[in-house]
Amino acid sequence: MSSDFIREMIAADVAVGKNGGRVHTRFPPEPNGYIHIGHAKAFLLSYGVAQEHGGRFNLRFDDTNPTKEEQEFVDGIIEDMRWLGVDWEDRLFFASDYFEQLYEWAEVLIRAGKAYVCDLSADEISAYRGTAVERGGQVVTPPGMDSPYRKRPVAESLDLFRRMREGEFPDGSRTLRAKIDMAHPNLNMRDPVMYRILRATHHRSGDAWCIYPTYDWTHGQSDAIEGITHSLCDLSFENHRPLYDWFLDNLPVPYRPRQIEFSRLNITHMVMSKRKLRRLVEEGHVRGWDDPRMPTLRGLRRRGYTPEALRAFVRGVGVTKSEGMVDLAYLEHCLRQDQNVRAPRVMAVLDPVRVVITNYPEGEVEWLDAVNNPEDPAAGTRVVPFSRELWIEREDFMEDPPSKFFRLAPGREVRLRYAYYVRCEGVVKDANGDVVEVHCTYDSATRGGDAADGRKVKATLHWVSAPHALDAEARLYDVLFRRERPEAVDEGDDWLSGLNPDSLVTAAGCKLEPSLAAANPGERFQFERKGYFACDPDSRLGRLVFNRTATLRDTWAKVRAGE
RNA sequence: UAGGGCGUAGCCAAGCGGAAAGGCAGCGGCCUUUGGAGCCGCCAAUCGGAGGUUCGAAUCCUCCCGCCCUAACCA
Repeated sequence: MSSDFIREMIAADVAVGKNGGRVHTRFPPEPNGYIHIGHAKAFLLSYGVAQEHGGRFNLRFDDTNPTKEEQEFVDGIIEDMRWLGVDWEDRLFFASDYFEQLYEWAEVLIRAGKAYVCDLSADEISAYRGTAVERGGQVVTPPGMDSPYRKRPVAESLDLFRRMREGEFPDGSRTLRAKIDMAHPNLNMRDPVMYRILRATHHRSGDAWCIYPTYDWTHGQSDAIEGITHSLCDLSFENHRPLYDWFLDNLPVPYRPRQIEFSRLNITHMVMSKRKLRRLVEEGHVRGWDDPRMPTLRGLRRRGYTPEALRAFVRGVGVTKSEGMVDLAYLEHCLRQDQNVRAPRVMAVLDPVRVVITNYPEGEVEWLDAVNNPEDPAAGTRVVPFSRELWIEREDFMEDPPSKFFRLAPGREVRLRYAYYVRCEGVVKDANGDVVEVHCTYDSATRGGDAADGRKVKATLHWVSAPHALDAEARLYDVLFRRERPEAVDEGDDWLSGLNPDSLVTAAGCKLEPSLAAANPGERFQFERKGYFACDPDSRLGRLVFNRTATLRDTWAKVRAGE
């Protein structure tokens, strides 16, 4: 059982009986987009930790900004989390459920002289806060200056705050601010804004409010209301922890959750910020949030990633505070590890070239046994038809092969998987000199793939009987960004300039063995020697579409690349 | 600049004063009816650097260096 610093801290809390030994965690997404694999790291950690202690896990939407949030994303996030096996039972919450309570607590702070209504504009607040400025080539951070409204009498602030709620003032004209310390070295403590006036329809509360609490004012109290014992979040909130604690210290809340921060997940060749993902979608660089090239959970799902593979990946990368960049190869490794033992094998020719077995009787068909998964005998066998005309992979034949190539070539003998040894006797070319047919003879004594005389053959090829083949489209994906770190671009360069123009290659004329006729969207297969594929929802009867989730490891490709 | 954080192999990551786990990638080899899978072997005289404490330091102390975050009425 692998541990990490967060699990150690929580175990230590439990050991000393903190919170009565209770462990209660949560995941607080903002419903302003679909969640990605980085979010999965976060909620799988929180959910996993709760489970390990027989504790509870809440899903709470932090929906405090009505201008960005939508019900569509609430539904999508729920669906994605369930798909990954997370269960919050009946504890689905919304920060907007706490708006009234939050409002009351704001009045508590005002009455205690710890919050005040401020009439400064956004720019003025920023200036008063003491934003860093360059002075004589040096960046200097001046202390903040008190807002002129900071000494506003309690009664006046209270009156103004109530009228803010009543809608007496225009958007952005006033804010409610916590009265903490304008000289505090932590900028978050320089009288942060708690409420802003904002006339926008909220996806849940509708038009009931025209003032909305900020995230900072909402977050810690929401955790406290729910009795969260351990609030796990990413490093960017470390600076906010003193503020959350200050609010909690000054409010009659039932709990003081312990916040622990960890580093976010980064994966090579991927962008992981919602803002950037949104741009990819909105500008049409991908086909949508569920495009199989996206790191979103729905994208990975459509691509063919399994919950098991994703969970193994997240477990495998660990939890620390160091900000690293995980190699995409590790994600693919986890998928292969998972699918190798589970995915049914099937023969599919992605780039077909016709083979004619010249000494095989015309019109004859043999149904040959093929194992469904050599890693899993329980998966059983199926039959595949063999006939005089077949499809093989174009790259499996070379007229003039290099020394390391041991597939089909003139005069060479190879095995057709589960079928026969065949020897290439010649080719037919078109006017351009391209090979359109490979002519072979077969050895009838090698039925099933073994030679009675014990002679060996170096290569085994996959194939599909031409008259029985199903037509299909395969979508072959590559990294969306060429660079390992898409965000690391030169000054003035747009990160989008690093998009890989070949991230999607559509192979239209693929040929599949007939057993695939009944494939349903979402079903996964290993196309032997080619990779793991998942049936896409775009599939139609007689026109299947498959997404390549990942290729198989390919040592021949490596040999070829090295030359 | 201020405040906060991070630095162990190409990447992720154990390590918690008794002397560098593991995984990915890579490289050799074995095996193979997927050039897949599996199996075996190799891959850190040294832990960002320099001092110090100690019989003993990746682990403790000091200073230095590098990188990241915050400086929204976003979350």
